[in-house]
Amino acid sequence: MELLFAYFEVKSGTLLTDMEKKRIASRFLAKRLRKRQYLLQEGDICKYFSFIVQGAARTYSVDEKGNEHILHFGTSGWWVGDNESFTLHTPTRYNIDMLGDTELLVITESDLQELIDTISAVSKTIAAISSQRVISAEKRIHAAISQTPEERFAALNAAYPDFLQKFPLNMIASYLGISTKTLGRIRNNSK
Amino acid sequence: MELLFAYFEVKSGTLLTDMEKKRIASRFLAKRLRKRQYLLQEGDICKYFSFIVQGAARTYSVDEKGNEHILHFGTSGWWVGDNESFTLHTPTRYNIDMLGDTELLVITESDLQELIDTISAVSKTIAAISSQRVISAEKRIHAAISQTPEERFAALNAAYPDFLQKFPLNMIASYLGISTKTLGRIRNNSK
DNA sequence: TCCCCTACGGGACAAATGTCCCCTGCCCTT
DNA sequence: AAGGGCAGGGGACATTTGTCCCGTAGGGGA
Repeated sequence: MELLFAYFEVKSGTLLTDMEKKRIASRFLAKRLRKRQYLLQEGDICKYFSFIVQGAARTYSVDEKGNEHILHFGTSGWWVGDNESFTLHTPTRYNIDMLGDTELLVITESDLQELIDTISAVSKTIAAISSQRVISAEKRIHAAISQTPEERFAALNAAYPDFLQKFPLNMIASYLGISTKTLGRIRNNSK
Repeated sequence: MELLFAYFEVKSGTLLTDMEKKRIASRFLAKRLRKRQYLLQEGDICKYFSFIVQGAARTYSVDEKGNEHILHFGTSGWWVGDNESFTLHTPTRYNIDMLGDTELLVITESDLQELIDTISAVSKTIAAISSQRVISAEKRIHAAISQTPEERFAALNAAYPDFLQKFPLNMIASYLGISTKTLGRIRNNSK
């Protein structure tokens, strides 16, 4: 829980009072999931957004051929959940599962909304995250339409060098939207 | 200006008072640009976000080889601008130019922030847009990493059937991240 | 301890996509 | 009215990417 407090304080640029911390703590629920357990499955409504305290998760879809496509990775200090399902209450197309034993802090939409409405550090944080999300999503769209797989891989390494250590190559390939074969060729060329 | 008022009212689900309309009107600046004129050029800081009253625009980058990559189209009732440059005050990588004679309503970040802080319809609208933006950006990322060009084209047609009439095929191809050749082949197959 | 599953890489081939020509017709400008 | 530029499409070919085999090594679970 301390990590979450620190997160709100850093992102908002303000300090939380003890009272606010108590209120935040009362709205989040600690959850532990083991490797390969699911936080969300295709068809579910995403009722919770989750802050990763420790561990790692992936958000992915499965197509008709059974291929998995990873939309997001999440590690300590990141949020996971399907925005669309969470805000519109529609069934999700995605699955979220854990890549290792993971500790989460989960919250419902109404509880989150209440914290946003009453704690300025929370509302500032959410606004900041939301803006960041748009910016990074647009960067990724731009990368997808304008860069070669090789350039996208290089950019990923530059932005998140730890991903290569943390996640297996087949997942990296899936995240980049390429086959493991192409990723393998890229890695051969660059060494 | 009426279109903008209606836009805020619909998106926020609330009505604007005459006073609020006046305040909004005083912060936006009407701007007319003719076909091929630029609203933003690579290297500029994006000082204004613009609401398109009438006309059409595109946001695109130019790579080392001189190829253009269209990140966004905008038509009547849409916003154009580079989020990253606008919020972080960094030089933009994008160009925005008009695809026909266009009427815009432009606003600076500080003026927009003031309207957000003082008019609840505006703040609700911006929050709603922001959420929508994230959702649609994630859909587009998902499409890019999980679908074939053919599927992406079909999805684009389903979502924005008017794009095909409104924009030339080379721009559609650029938006989809494929060559005009591939787009041509797709269109031949589907008829 | 053993076994199985998974990650990872290689080779051969197929399929998809891009590039570079060409040509045509149309619109806009002069 | 004429000319220039651009959208669009076709053919031939190169390149990239994916698919389907295969094998190996290592780690986790029974």
